[in-house]
Amino acid sequence: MRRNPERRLALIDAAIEVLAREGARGLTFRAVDAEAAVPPGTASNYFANRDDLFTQVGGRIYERLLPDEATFARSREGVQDEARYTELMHELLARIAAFDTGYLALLELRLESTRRPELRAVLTKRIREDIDANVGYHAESGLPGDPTSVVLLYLALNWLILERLTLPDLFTEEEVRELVDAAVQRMMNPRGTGRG
Amino acid sequence: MRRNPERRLALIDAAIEVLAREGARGLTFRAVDAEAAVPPGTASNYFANRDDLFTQVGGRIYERLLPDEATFARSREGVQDEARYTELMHELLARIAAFDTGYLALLELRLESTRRPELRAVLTKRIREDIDANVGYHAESGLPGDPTSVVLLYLALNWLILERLTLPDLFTEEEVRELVDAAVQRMMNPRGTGRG
DNA sequence: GATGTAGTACTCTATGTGTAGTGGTTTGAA
DNA sequence: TTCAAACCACTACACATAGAGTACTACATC
Repeated sequence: MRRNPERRLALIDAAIEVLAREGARGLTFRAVDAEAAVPPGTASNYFANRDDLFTQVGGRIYERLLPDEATFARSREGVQDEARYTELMHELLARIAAFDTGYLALLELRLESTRRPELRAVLTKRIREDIDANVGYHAESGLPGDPTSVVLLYLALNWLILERLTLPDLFTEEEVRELVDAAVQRMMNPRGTGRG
Repeated sequence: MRRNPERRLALIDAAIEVLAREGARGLTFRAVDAEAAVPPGTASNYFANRDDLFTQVGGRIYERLLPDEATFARSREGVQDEARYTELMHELLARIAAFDTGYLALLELRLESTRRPELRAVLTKRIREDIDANVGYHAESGLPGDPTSVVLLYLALNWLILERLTLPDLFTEEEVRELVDAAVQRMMNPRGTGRG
């Protein structure tokens, strides 16, 4: 097992591209070698087996998907109102569109996790943290809406992104924009927050 | 190319199981043969190539996923109010949980459709029809909420189902139930339906 | 020159495709 | 009732491909 960390990271990032392009079953050592433009056999030397490769990719993918510190800090600035929140959600969609292979790879990982308990544990932990963080930031921001609002928004936007990536002709760009606006507005402003 | 329709259907349904279990890249003629318990080579004789197989599965999957006529008729009965609507959504989730391989197969097909234009066209058409039908039924029912409500609910519930199938430990059963309740309530009752 | 990694080369194995060929069954007409 | 054509299930095989794993050489660094 070789230990060069740059090379390992390059292999993992190559694996993300392979995942998005070829699907989970297409994520082989040889495909990673080819994608990373390293000699055949290299990935074999860096990961104990395919399960290990999947798990390491699962640990990495979220780092690439989340905004970097600068972007994140910028999103905390300015007036914290609904219009600003809506704007941030549009930015979120744009950011993901710019790294669509990452999002597709995450979807492949999710499906693969039905077969790999270790991978499932990694993903569950990461996504749980992400949701909790979003709920926390929202609470701090003083915006209207409760934790349920944030989770519902998370659900709706995720599927909207999935639609756009897998079936781009289903909704027009205009419809997507309107759906994002409506999602923020309606999730954040429940008529009555208690049970009806 | 052989034409026995029962056998073809059995092969397609076997393909759905294979898709859910092995993923899109694992959907090979041989795997279908094995799943359908027919001799190797049979699927080769029923489908021109893998692309054809994917397309035919894409045409079939929605028939298996949608409720049958009886269930559908029953859902139209009774009081058409928000409580009833919420109940229907819980039933929807239960129905999908009982045929989770079908839903997983559809997800695999969606991801595969990024590589197969024909399949993408089939899925886009089917899903477009499904959304339009839901919007239509909702309009007829006289329930509060507009087409956007229905689409937002569709988005949120789909991702919730995906979470439950791929990462079952992310939300507890109780949380899922509350999210369904909240989703129906908040989507259907926007504070102000107009902009701003 | 000791250590660790890059890169090469090779074997072994598994898997899948496509198709030719065989035998059985059904159908319909004489 | 018989026979032949058509169709289909099933078997078998030839061919191709791809991937895993590993041993080995070459190189760089300290």
